[in-house]
Amino acid sequence: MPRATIIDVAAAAGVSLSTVSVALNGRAGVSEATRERIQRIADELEYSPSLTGRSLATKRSYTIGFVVQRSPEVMSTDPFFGTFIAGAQEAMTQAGYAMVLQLSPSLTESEKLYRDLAGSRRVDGVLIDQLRVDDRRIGLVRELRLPAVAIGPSQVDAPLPLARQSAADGIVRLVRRLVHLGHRDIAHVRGCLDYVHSVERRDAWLATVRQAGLEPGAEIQGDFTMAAGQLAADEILGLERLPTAVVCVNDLCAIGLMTGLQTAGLDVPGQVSVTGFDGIELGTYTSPNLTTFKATPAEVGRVSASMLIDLIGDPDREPWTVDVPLGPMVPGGSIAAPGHR
Amino acid sequence: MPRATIIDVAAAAGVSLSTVSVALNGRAGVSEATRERIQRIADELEYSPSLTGRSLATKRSYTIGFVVQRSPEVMSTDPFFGTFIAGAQEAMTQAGYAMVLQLSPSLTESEKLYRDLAGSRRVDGVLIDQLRVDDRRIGLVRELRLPAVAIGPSQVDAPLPLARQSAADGIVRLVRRLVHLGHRDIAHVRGCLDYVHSVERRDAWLATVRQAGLEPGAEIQGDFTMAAGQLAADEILGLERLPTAVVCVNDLCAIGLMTGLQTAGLDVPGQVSVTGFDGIELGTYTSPNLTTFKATPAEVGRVSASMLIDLIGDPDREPWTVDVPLGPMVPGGSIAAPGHR
DNA sequence: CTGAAAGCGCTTACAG
DNA sequence: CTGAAAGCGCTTACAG
Repeated sequence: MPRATIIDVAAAAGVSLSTVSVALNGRAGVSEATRERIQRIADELEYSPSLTGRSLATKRSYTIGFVVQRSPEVMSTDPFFGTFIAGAQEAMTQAGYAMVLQLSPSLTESEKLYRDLAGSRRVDGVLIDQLRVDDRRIGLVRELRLPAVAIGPSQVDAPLPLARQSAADGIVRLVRRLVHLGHRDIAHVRGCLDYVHSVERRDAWLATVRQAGLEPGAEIQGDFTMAAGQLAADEILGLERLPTAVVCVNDLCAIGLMTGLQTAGLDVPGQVSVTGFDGIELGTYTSPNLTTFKATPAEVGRVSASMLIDLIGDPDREPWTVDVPLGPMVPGGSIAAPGHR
Repeated sequence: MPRATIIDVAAAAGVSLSTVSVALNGRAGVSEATRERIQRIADELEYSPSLTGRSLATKRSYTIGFVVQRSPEVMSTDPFFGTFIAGAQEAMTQAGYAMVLQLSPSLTESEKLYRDLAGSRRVDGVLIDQLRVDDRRIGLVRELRLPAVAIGPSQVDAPLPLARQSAADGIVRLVRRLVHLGHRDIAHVRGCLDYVHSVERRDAWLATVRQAGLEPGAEIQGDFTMAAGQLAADEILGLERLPTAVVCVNDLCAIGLMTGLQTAGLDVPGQVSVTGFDGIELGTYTSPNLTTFKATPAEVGRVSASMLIDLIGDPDREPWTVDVPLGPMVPGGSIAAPGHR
C-alpha cells in the first residue's frame, strides 16, 4: 500500500487539492473548521507531504550544503565540527532544512562538489567554513549563483554574509595575562597561514606582545592537531633559549605541546606556561588543566545556518555580518609566573 | 536568466524532451550522432538536470540519511566518523547519492528524526550505526518501510543487511599477545554495555583470558573517550592489586589511561601494559606508542553505503552480510613482559 | 530511431 | 471560503 498523497487527503475530505494544501500549510483562506477536519483526516491517513513534490513546486530543495575541505582524520579530531553541525542543525530543523555534508581533502575536488551541488540544485545554499586567505570559493559561489554564508574571524572582508567569531580577542587577553604574570619571552605555535583563522591568531599574539613593549618570541609552524603540538615541543626544546610561555593556536595543539614538553621532562607551568584556544573538554582532563578561551561553535552553527536560511529567502539582500560572542576565559594550571614551581 | 531546463535543450536541438532525456542518460534508443549533438548543445547551454525533477519522476531522492546518536562532543572526538563518512561518500558520489547528516543526543529525538526523514521521503534509506543491544531503530525502520543497512560487530543478528567488522578478532589477538608475554592479571576498560561494540570487545577479552586458563582481571566501566580513560586510571590505581596489563575498548580510552597512569608516576609498560583498538594516528605520537589494532572505518563506510544503494535498488532483497576485514595489529611500546623496565 | 502524452506530488495565482 | 487549472522539471511506457 503506497503512502497517502495530497490527492488521497483531498478525496477523503471531499475538498480540492488546493484547499488541503492551504489548510495544512496554515495559510489564510480556509475556515478553522475545515482546517481542523482536513488535519484530522490527514493524520488518520498518516499523510506527510513529499519533500520532492513541494520542492518542485516551490523551487527550493530545503537542503543546505556543507563541504568540509579537510582530511577525514583532521575533521574527526577537530572538536569544532560536531558541535558546529549540531548547532547548525537546530536552526535548520526548525525551518524544515537538512544538511548535506560532503568531505573533500583536495581543493579541486571540493570545487567540483560545489559545482555539482549547484548544478543539480541539490542545495539552496552553502555554508563556507575554514576560510583561506583569498579563498577561491568566494568567487565560485558567486559564479554559481549559490547563496552562501561564510564563517570566519573578524578581519575577513568577503562580499558574503559573514558569521564571525573573533578568536583574536581571546588571544589578546591570554597574552596580556601572561605579560601580567611577568612573562617576557612568549612564543607562538601557529597554524598554517593559508587559513585566516591562523593568521588572525598569529597577528593577535604578535600585536599584543609588541604592544606590551616586548620582543616577540619564537613563531613555530604547527597546525590544529595534537600531533603538531607534540612536534612543536621538539622544536621549542631545540631553541637556544627556552621561552617561558607558549601561546598555541588551539587547544589540541596546546595539549600536544604540553605532553611533548612533559615527556621531555619539563615542568608545565614551572618552566613553560602554555595556553590554548577553544575550551574543549579534554583540556579539563589534562594535568595541569589547560588555560584557554572558550569558543562557541554550536552558537556559530546556529547563527550561520539561520543567516543562510534568511539569505535563501532573500537572495539579493546586501551582505551583512553577525558577531557571535566568544565564551569566557577558562583558567587552568597550565600558566604561572615564570620560574614558578 | 534562469538556468536551462531539459525543455531548452530539446528546443535548441530540435528534438523532443524524451529524446534529450534518453540521450543524456545514456540509455539505448538514440543514434550515436544525435546523442553527441544533444550532449554538445546541453554543454553549451550549461544544462545540468534538476535533481528534484528527476526525483519526482523516479521516486528516488538520491539521498541517504545518517543519524548519529551521540553528543556532539563525542562525535567530534571519535575518529571513526570523519573517516567513515568520507568512505561512505566515495561510494555514494559514484552512484549520484549524497548524505544528509543529522546529530541527535537523545534517543527519542533521533527517533523523530528518522520518522521525519521517512515521512517527507527526504532520503531513500538510512545507515544505522552505533548499534545498541536490542536497538529500537531496527523495528522503527521496518515500521517506516525505510531501507536500512546496519553497521556492527559480528554477533549482531538483526533482520537487516549488515556491514560488519569484527573488533573481537583484534581483541583476541591482543590478549593472546599479552598472555604470551607472561601476563596473568589482565584487566579491561570497557565501554557502556548498551552498545554491541562494547559487549563484543568485553566478551572477546573475557573469553580469551579464560581460554588461557586465567582468572579475568578487573573489569572497569569506561567509554570511548580519553576522559574516560583518565578516570579509569584512578580506578585502577585504587585496586588492591595493580593489574600488569589493561586491554582498553579503544585507542582514545587507552591513551587517556596511559596519560592517567603516567601522571600518577607509573611506568608504561614497565608496571602496566596497555592496549587500544582502532589504530588512530594519535597513538603513534604518544610515548610510548600504543599497541593496538587497526580498524578500517573508511572501508566500512564504502561497503555499507554501497550495500544500502543496492538495497534501495532492490528493497525486497533478503538481508545479507558483508564482512570488512580488520587491518593489521599495530605494534607499539605500550606493552612488554610484566615487570620489565 | 524519435515524438506525444501521461504522470510523479506538490503550490500558487486566479476565478468564482 | 473553496475549486479548477497550470506549472515546477524530469522519466517512462507507448506509439509510430
